[in-house]
Amino acid sequence: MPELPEVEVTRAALAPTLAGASVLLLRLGKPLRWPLGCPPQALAGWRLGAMQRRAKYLWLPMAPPGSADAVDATVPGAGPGLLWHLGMSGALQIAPDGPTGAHDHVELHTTAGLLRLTDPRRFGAVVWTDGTPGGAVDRLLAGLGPEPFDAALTPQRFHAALAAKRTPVKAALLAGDLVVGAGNIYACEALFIAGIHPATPCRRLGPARAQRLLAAVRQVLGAAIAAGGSTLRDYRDPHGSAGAYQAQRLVYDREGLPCTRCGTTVRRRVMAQRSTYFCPGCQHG
DNA sequence: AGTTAAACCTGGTTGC
DNA sequence: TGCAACCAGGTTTAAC
Repeated sequence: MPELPEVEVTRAALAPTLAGASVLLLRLGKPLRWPLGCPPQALAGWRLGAMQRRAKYLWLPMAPPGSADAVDATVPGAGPGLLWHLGMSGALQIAPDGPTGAHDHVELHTTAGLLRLTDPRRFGAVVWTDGTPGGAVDRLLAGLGPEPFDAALTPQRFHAALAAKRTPVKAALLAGDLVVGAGNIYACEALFIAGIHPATPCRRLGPARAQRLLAAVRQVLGAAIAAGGSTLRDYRDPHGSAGAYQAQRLVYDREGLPCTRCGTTVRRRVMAQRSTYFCPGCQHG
């Protein structure tokens, strides 16, 4: 479900609320994708810093009870904290006090309110680390590609990364090796905007098309963040609102409809195990 | 080494 | 109406 834009919208809404608060109680429901990694009661009294994002992960830096100093905004995984992932159907909300729902599998009671992770499919996770290198959090963060809005990711570097791969470009985008953040919706959209056929082998993309693809990824992710993300089904921002970007989709879920650019019928093909929507008329291999 | 399938889980929609 | 089959925003792990 949530791709980078939805995760970023969630982060932006939660960070100001949670920063400076303290943990009162952590309650777990049904098991999620990965175990928490510590006894939930061990987190009582820990203080929270400003939530950050890396790829589709959220990082909540924490500090032990005691000191009154502000919690350092550590690089994700570098100090103590909780790493969150929304999986396919997860949403985080600061909930008003109310009954725990059937799909509320993590409830972090804090001095700033109750943070709930609602995740029907339970592909999401919350993982604790004390900051010791080599743990579960480190392993999850290791090997992630560059952030899409990192200035260090130049068109030249992006092209060089493409040139080293022979997989279909759609699969490479989903894998996050070239750039993180684009999931199935935004990978389809970015390839459409760039006019590139999703089955094109990465190495076939020259400097000009590489530059166009990187710009398209940035454009679609940026526009989706500005629109509050996409809500196909489950996604809600921390205020409970749905995203609006799905109304701006150009190809995703438009199988059989005319291409918004050239009128050719949009097709759907399963690639990298995911439904891939593209226009055979104006996306070239 | 690099690419592809299977697995995790629930619920909504589609088709017979 | 009932039920089976298929589909869904992600990522790890095991298998060719």
